[in-house]
Amino acid sequence: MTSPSEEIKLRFATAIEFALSKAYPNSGIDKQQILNSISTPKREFGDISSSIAIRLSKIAKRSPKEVSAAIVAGIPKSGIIKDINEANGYINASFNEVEYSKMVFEAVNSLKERYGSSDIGRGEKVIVEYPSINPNKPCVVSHLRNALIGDSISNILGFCSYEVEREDYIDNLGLQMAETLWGWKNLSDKPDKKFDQWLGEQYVIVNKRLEAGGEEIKGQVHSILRTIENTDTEESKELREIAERCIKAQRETLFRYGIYHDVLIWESDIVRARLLEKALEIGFKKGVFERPSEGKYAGCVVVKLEKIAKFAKELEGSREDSKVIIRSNGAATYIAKDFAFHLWKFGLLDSEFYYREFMGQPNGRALFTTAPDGKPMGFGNVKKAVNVIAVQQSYEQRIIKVLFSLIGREDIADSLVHLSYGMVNLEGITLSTRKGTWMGKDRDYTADVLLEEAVSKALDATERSGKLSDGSKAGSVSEAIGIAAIRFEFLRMSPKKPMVFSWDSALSFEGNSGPYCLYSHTRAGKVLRKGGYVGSSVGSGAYEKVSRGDDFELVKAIGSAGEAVEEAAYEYSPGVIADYIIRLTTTFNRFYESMQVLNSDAKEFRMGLIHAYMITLSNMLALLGIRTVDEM
RNA sequence: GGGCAUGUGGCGCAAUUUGGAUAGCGCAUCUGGCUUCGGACCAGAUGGUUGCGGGUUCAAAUCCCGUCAUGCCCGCCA
Repeated sequence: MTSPSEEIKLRFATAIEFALSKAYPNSGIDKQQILNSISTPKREFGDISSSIAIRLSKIAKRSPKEVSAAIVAGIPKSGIIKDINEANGYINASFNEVEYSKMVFEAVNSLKERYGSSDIGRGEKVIVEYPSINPNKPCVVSHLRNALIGDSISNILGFCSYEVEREDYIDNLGLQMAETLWGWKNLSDKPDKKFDQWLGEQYVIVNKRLEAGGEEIKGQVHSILRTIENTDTEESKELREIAERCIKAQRETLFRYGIYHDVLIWESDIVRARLLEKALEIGFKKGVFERPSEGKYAGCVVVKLEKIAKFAKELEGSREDSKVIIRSNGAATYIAKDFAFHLWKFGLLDSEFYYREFMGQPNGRALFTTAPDGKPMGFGNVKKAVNVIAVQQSYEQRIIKVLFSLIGREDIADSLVHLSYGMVNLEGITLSTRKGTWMGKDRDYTADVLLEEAVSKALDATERSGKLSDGSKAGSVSEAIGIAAIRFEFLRMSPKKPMVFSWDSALSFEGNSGPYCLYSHTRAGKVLRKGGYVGSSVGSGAYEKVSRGDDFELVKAIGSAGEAVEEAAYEYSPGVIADYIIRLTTTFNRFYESMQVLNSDAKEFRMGLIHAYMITLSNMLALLGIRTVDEM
């Protein structure tokens, strides 16, 4: 069903279309153009507005004022839209506040925790990949940005009727892991803290050794690299154990933030499942890949960039003329593996992974993992894939898309979304897990430390306010507030924006912040409790008590939740939800200040309004992964 | 050499996809507001040639051309 704001927008557009077709039969303006012309005007102009007459004025060779007046005159007076008038060429109208309030309340009360949801996904299966942290380090703030975006966009797509599969890609091969294994074998330190933290510190030590001219070490690392590429060696088994231990430590952190997955896919299992051979077969059959017998790329498998350039102008002007898929020594490049993996995601390979349960999750759902000794399950085979990957990898992600176009699957290329997010840096320096800049002077830039800081600040604030009826709840309440602060801060801005991490803004509890939203929710709840609010139905007479003040502004804000959700899904941007939440919350706070509820003859209506507000707010916060609290 | 992203009051962001009325919000600064449902709040004020220069248009932060700055990418690394 359509949301209240979309419903009324549609009715407004239909009314205009009707009047327009009579006054200007040959205008050539269609319904979509009318819908695009509709916006929410400043309060004094009404509740809804269209600028279509201004656009039409040129075609009609009349002034905008004349055109809009003619359209207004032709709109039949009826129902939920009233007071239609002309101003400066705009067509402005007001809602019948009683009727619209009824429409909004009924939508909220019938849908409850589904209020604001949408059916645009039509049950299609989508796989979302995030955050793919290498299994040799802790989750630092840049990984956290990835993880939160991925988690939130999964929530949003799920709320839009997509069937979402949350997948995490584990890169347990490659140079980084070889270096980690070298450290494990050669450094004398033993794990004495959270394992991912410890392993990350070891990795930094190894890199310092290498940088200090460790030619001998470099040789040893490369020989390790060769042995782990073969997935059946002792080394690769040992490394997998280390990696699993690290992943489990990382999960502790992610779970605390409320970030969950359905399946882990290990790079070593991609190799084992021989996806690559089948991907190459497809590539050669479609004439996409070539194997030059001479020249610079002799012995490699390549794709000519001139082919790619046909689909992606931005890849022109490269310094090379080919992209290597398989190296001359037979080893696959990252692009090869990723292409093969994506063929699997879209169900184009008949190869199957084997899975087993990896661990339980606090949300009650098991986390599965690919594993050599597992059994087949139904992961993958999706209609759409969203990859939350840093902007630095745009070039490679673009090539993967183009490879799909080259094998004649433009449809898949269109369904493969690189949700790129900007770098997270520290003031003045880049955040590097290799160089160890994530280890700060007085505190590390890890997700663990950040959460500790946020929770302890929340605990201070909670104790100062002294509002908790039961002091033993301080811990869980502070946890929720801390998570809200961090999640809101990381999600409120567009993913593309580069972000400079600062403790001050990450721990902001005022203004545009998570705690501000939670605070608003607790105040609302308190009013209902004091007022003895029980049911969710509002007597039809009570709607007559709605005024033209901040109460109706709140009704309108609640009514447009669904629009925000669809826009967020369409743009892959949780920030749209954060923006909406701020608008909703601010509107409520104004209502709360300006209108009494319990000592008012409009008590029934206003309590119903607050109830609808709380449902809407908590639904929207849930999309950002923020849960509400009763007191704080 | 080529490509991509970003550029909006002192600071952090929104609005750019689909051009519309006075460019919104927060922080900071200044002024008010709790004997009344929770002050992590609200009201008001100060602060903007939307990087710069052209163009299109009745109308440009938004579209087009040029240009500057910052960051990232263009590897038989991942």
